[in-house]
Amino acid sequence: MSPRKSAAEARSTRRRIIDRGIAIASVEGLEGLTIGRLATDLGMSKAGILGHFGTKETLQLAVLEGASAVFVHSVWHPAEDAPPGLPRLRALCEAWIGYLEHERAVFPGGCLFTTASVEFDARGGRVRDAVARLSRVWRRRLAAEVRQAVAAGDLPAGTDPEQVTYELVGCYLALNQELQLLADPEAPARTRRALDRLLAPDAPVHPR
Amino acid sequence: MSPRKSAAEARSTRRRIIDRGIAIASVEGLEGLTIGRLATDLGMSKAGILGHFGTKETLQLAVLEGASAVFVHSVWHPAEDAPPGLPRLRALCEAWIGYLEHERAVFPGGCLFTTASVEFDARGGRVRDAVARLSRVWRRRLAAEVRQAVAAGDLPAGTDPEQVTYELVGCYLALNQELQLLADPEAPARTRRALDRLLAPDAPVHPR
DNA sequence: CCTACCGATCGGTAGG
DNA sequence: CCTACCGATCGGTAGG
Repeated sequence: MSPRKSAAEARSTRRRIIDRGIAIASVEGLEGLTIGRLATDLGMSKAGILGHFGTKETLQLAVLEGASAVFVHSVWHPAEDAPPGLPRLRALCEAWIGYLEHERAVFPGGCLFTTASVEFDARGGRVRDAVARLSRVWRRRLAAEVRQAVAAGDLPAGTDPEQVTYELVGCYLALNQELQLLADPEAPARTRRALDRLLAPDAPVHPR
Repeated sequence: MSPRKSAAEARSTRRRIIDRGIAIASVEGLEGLTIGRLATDLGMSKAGILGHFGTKETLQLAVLEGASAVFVHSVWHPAEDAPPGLPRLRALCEAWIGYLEHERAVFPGGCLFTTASVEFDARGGRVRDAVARLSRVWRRRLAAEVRQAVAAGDLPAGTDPEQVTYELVGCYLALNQELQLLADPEAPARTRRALDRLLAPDAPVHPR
């Protein structure tokens, strides 16, 4: 029999499950993430996995939360020290490119939020709600940075922050697709050119 | 026992399977499309479904081909009579918005190509290859239209057609996400504003 | 954290 | 096009 572990050991096991779950879900999706696959990969029993989460849905939410922490660490943190306004917005965007281009060890199948967004966008439930919420939080953060850049005079007055955010999100969805599906090495350069146009001091205002 | 059907009846059944398969796969993905679900929905046996395709992979490829026909009908055809160059490109883009916004009866879960792209981008196999091929065909078509618009003087000389195509694709990936995941009614208007900027006679050239 | 098990469903086949 | 079936796997539970 295997004895009950200490709280610290349990936390460490939980972390291992989540890290592995992120990698699997990045490739197979959050529905394609199965408890049996996790158990095999980690050399555990299915009941051992499930004991940490109770249900698959709770596991999916924990994996999503873990991926969110990775995103914050890879994209938000590196830009935190940049001056507010356009410099910080550009630092954020550059870190975002690196996240999609280089975080293959964590996300072998590409950005988990993109995968989960498409996977759950036509369903109900707590996972879908969590994906939508994370998406809105990130968009709000981007729009706030754009607003600061406008206030600082780094972007033209009259710029629509939601419009710029929408176009930024599109750029990165396209980048993810070109990297993952088409394996196009030109993709990051194209993203940077789009950013140069979108985040330029003389960018045309979007008329409403 | 149920007698063998005529070739015409078999074709009609095959069509029904594919149409239903497109609707299911749009919501559940091409992997989430199961033979049992199709059988229940259509009042057939699983063997009856499988008899038309042999394997699930062949069914997935047939569903993808059917969705491609819908896309061609909804987006390519309406623009075919527009004059080459910018007018046709804009007609294509407008039909593309309508396709994402209104084809809910055919694709209740949103664009099947977006779903399949993310679902298979980290796998191998014939389905992934087919998705990537369709994606490249559409990008080439868009780039060719941009090139014609430049040749006609409707877009600035020096415009990079692949760059514009990349940004167009991004716009529509973002539109699909805002419609499906975020249910944002402003999304089509935002897409049109992005197009106005991207496909304007005085759009800034993308430096390489 | 394990073993041992549950009913449901998966893709697919045999045979008609 | 059907019934009847196959082994594998799904999420989850009982009990320790």
